[in-house]
Amino acid sequence: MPRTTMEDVAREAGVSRALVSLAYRNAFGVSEATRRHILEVGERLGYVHNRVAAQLATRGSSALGVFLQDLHNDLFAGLYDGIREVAEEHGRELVLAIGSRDEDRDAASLTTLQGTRVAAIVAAGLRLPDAEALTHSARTPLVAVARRIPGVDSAYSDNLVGARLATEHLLALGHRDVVFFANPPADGYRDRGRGYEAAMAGAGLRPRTVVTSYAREEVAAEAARLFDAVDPPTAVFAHNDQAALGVLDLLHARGLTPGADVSVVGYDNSSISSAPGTALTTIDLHGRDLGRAGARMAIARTSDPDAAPALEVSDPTLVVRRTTGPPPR
Amino acid sequence: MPRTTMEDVAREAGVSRALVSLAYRNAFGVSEATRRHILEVGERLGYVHNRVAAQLATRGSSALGVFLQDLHNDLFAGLYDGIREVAEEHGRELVLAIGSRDEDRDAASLTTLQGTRVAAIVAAGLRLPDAEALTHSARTPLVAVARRIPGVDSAYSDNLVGARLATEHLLALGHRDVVFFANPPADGYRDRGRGYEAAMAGAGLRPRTVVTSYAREEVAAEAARLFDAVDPPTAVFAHNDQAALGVLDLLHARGLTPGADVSVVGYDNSSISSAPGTALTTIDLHGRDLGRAGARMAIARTSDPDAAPALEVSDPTLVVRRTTGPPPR
DNA sequence: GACAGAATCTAGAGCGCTCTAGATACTACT
DNA sequence: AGTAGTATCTAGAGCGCTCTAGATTCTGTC
Repeated sequence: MPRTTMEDVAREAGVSRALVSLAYRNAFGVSEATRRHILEVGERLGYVHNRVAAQLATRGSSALGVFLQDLHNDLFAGLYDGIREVAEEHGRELVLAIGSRDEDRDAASLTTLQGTRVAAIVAAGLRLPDAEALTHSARTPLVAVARRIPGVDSAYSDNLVGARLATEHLLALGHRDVVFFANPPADGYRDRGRGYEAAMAGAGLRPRTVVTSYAREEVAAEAARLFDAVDPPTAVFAHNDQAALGVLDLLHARGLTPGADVSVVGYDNSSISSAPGTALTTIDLHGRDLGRAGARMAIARTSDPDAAPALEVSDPTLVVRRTTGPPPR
Repeated sequence: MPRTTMEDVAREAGVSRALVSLAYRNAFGVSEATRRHILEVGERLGYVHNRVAAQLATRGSSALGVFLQDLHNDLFAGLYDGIREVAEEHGRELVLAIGSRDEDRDAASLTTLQGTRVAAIVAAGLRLPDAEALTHSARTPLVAVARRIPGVDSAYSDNLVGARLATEHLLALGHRDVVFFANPPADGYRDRGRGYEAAMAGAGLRPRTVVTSYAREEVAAEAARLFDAVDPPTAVFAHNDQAALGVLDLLHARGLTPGADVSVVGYDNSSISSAPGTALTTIDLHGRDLGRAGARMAIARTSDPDAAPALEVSDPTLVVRRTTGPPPR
């Protein structure tokens, strides 16, 4: 079917195409009466303003691209909230790309966003190697959120501080044997392990690390191995909430009470950690604020492409719920 | 900065613009050697294929628009998984729009998607009135997912069946006084209440409905009022998991044990309902399958715009966890 | 070596808009 | 009435691509 174009509206309304264009962008220089008339004719003809053509004519848009790694993790929902708020305050549209299971496709997602000629990209949870991210940022300004990429604008929460906070909370409760459940090794997410090790070393204790997968079931299996061994720990610090849930699953299965028999701390303060009956002690990295910072940096970057890479670091906070308590005697 | 265009690549590679175009779309009719050469020159010049211009030239894309109501509700993450799977199988790209708090903006989101000239829109959790949705579907094919809109392609789960399943589960356990926590009245989401009422009537029992808000805290407050009254029920069926969590929050605060003192059933089987310690009995509407069905219908619609509106109804299933049990004596 | 047919490549129009530069209509003055 | 100044409107070029139709080169065959 032949789509209604601006030309059609112009002809029907008895004005020039340029004027219709102005009317639809409610720009100055169109009398109120004419604007109303034009919009009404447009409505009648079922005209929808074609942003593809508009973008081509303006050589790229002012929109921001947003990359979110995983919709199942509601940390990203929080980050998105922040990004959207700032975008709205500045009248910027958003174009989204979602990461897939396959991390290698993150690069393709970025290229797609660049292909839509967004002004800048805010990427939350990008799994690309630093160097590759840097290459991409040369084409379209890139802001890394919730991760630090050297040479690229980054808004992140200090994982060193968070991990320390979590570990020291457990130590203060009297735990001596705290095991860290680490994520699979990947760029940019090592600081949680380092913070844990620093805190343990500071207390003169020997760190113990278990490397786990991302899947909750597999984490539970790891935990089973750990708690069936001769020297089960009294506390576990997990690199994120999802992993902590895996540990809790195992404790439940074993009939152990979190916070009494074994203490568990997660990381992210995702909504699931506040579930009644779960009440996971965790680290909140204030996703919404992080998102806001990232969007602000992206917008700043569009007006000053050559400024030095900016950095915004924030401190996470400890959220104490019911999965932590003194060790049993 | 002047962007690198296809023209630039063509000149540098010593070929025509048209050939570069063919190479970038890896179409037939380009020799392997030339294609490689062109792509390599493009890479060197930092060229990114401009899909905006490409789309204009092809008069609209084959991409599917996707509307998701709320990123914080991981039901939508499941729907999206299904949509994406099918889109990938058919080589379709996706353009996303996310609903905002303000439901009135759903219409604007649809218009934006239409403006990008997607081939069709898959809308999950649209809050628009039926009539308005119908108007939109006249401009760009629309598929409603997880909701039924008369006259519009719809892929949905039968809420009547689900609500019946939930209620009958409670009745089978021996409950006589089951209260329904309804969502705020809105188009298209009434069947859960109807299913509940039907099941109660079938057992010769009087239905009791409490209308609640969407916020978990407010639901908890409603629940407080209910359980502080003279005749607290022995079971609650909530219109969705979020509301069920509100009820569980209140039970926790009152020191009541879900599944023993009071039974609770939710709806959606969102990930939070499986949290250890929460273990909410709920209704699973198989979001991924629903998403798949929606995407399939959208693609079918693009090849046959004038077929009668299609309908795909699936039956939800009951997931029994630990918040339901026989009533206390 | 000539020729048909396939493989590979190119010129140029056109997608639907925005933008620049300028035309025209309308005021309010002198 | 004449004119400057403002408000409103228009013509036409151009954004960077794809597509159609046709040109050119490369095969293999007799």
